[in-house]
Amino acid sequence: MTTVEQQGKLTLAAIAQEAGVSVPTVSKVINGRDDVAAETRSRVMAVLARTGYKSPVQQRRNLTGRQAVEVVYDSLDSAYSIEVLNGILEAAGAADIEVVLSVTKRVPSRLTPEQRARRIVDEGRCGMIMVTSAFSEAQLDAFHRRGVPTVVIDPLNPPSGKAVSIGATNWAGGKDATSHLLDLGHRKIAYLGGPEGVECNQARLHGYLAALRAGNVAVDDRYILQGSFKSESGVEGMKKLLQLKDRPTAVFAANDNVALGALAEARRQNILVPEELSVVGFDGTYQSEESVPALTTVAQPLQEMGRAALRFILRQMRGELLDSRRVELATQLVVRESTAPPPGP
Amino acid sequence: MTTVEQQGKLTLAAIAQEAGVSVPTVSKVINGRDDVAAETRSRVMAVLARTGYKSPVQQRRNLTGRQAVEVVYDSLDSAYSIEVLNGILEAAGAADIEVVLSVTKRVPSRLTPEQRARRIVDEGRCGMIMVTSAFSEAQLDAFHRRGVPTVVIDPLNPPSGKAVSIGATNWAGGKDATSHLLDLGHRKIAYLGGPEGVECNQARLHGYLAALRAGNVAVDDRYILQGSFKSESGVEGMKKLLQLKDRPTAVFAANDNVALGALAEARRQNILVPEELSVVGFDGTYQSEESVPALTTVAQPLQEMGRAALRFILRQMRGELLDSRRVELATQLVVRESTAPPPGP
DNA sequence: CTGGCGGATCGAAATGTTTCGAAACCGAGG
DNA sequence: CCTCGGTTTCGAAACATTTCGATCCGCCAG
Repeated sequence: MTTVEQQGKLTLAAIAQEAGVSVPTVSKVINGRDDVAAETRSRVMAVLARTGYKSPVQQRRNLTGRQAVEVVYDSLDSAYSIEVLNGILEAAGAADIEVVLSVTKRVPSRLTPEQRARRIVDEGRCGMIMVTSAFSEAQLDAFHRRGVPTVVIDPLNPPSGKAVSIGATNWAGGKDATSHLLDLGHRKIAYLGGPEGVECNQARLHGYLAALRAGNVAVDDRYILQGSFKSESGVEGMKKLLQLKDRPTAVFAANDNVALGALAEARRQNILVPEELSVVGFDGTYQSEESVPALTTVAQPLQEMGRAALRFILRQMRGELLDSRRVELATQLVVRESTAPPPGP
Repeated sequence: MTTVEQQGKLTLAAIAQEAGVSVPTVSKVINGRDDVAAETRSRVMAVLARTGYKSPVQQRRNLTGRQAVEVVYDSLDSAYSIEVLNGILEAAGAADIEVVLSVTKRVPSRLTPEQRARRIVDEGRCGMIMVTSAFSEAQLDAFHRRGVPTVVIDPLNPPSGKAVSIGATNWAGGKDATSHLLDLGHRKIAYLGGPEGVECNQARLHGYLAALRAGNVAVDDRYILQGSFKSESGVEGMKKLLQLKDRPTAVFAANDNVALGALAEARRQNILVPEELSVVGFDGTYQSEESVPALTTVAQPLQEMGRAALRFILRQMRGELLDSRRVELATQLVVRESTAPPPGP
């Protein structure tokens, strides 16, 4: 009976004979044409499944892995974004997976989450990476339901169980940065925060608070400002801090952009960094290295986060179980020129 | 003689007969296989070009729904890159076209240009944008032959006739920057250049030279340095310039990164900008705005260049004729805080 | 009942693509 | 000069895909 298995060659013709149809019909079934009766289609599919036939295209797909991940950014406007993106691109290149990039802020998508998920599946994407985006439960649900592995990097809202979430040890990083300043002798340390609701910003703030508590330094609410992750926010924040009667001697900024803004404003007001004021940033982008003075900062393994995101997608594709739905990569304090002991009284 | 034109059908067989080869050979030429002799290949290509043969894949490409452009960067590591990318993304979003991004430097592609072109056609890409990349004639040839519209932005090597090339008025921009410094009274103006062989760098240099000539200022070879487009290059260049007995009073840097490097080094050596030294950059990235002092720079319409690239792809897809193979968008001198008249003697 | 219409289904034939082996060619020894 | 192994080039044949027309079937009007 099983004529197909007997002869070695596995061709459309063999399948066709087995299923009792013509070669073109088998081809149509494989290529998903709709001019095949349901009954015929299922008969052919049964034979295909039994024999394990792979069309040349499918065979090549396994070789070249012409798959793609969808990468969605909220906006693409900082060194942070690029570094993460470079990590993703590197890992994707190594795995021979294509990267389809889109940004939601500039071009608000007209699609509902469902439509979007639908489309992503249709286009044959094997996964989805969302970077610093706000996303709804509905969106994650849609991907989850359709079996599209999803990873979020530094999500704006708290991570949900539906997707794997990747971040850095923001709390520990905030604590390290603040401890560093305390160790130098600072007691009046300000926090120049990012957007209030954002998860990673809160973690950094709480790391800062924890360090102060551990160092027995009272928290001064006037020293804690919220803003955005942009450099203007650092400029604005710095202006406010410098108007205080009791100026802080050190500033821990929520990220490098804000820190650079703070640095710029200090400079404008002829305040010497680090002699009169210490500044610590967060992110460890290349900008922190190139500034004058070079910025002491809490480096996140940004590229590694991108690479990790892609690796998680691959693992989920292979059906491996994940150890955890939330991964935090270690930050590291990099001491450069922008921090020093506080000025004498 | 021209048997092909006589009969209406335009098939591989007809082409093959016309060119005096077999059908498979024609197929191989179209698909860029390498087992075809150069002489044979060109003969077949001549017939293909003359008859205007379009493979079924090419014919179908215009019809299929969701389209994508392939965007290739040499590397993605500067504000310049992001701004151009944002322009592309914006235009792509508006036209409902996907962006497939890849960088060549980090992950050297294992594919030959032909394979790459092949894949791009297979995946249904409707076009290709190369940004600040070095590319070979072979690559452009491969895309050209397969009818994939190709646009290069700020190519490293001189543009070829095979692709549309987009850039800025680098020469005019270099001239404007230098004239601005001359107008302020500077006579000792240095050029802190980028990589020597790169087209746009040369154009800026020649704009600089032209302005000096027009201002009757002798060119001093010690004031002209070459390097890279990175900020370290600005640091290094600045060190050299400041060691000269006869220091320049102004520096025109090949791009903002270099200018920021120069600014940083000046700062380290306690040289006041702009009081003692004027600095002009090129690009007009957001970094130039945020630096202290804010950088006078020649702004390129970076986002517009990205948008224009995508528009060109769309036009070529629609089969419209292009006015020109080379487009230069206007630059604009943005005067900020880093330039001032030279110090008195 | 008959004929005509239309959509669904399928395969013959046309067309394009890939594999594989034959022929031609090449260069280094003998 | 020939020989021998390797490479390049090409097309026959095998294979896959697409087009297009044939066939079948149900439906409806006459």
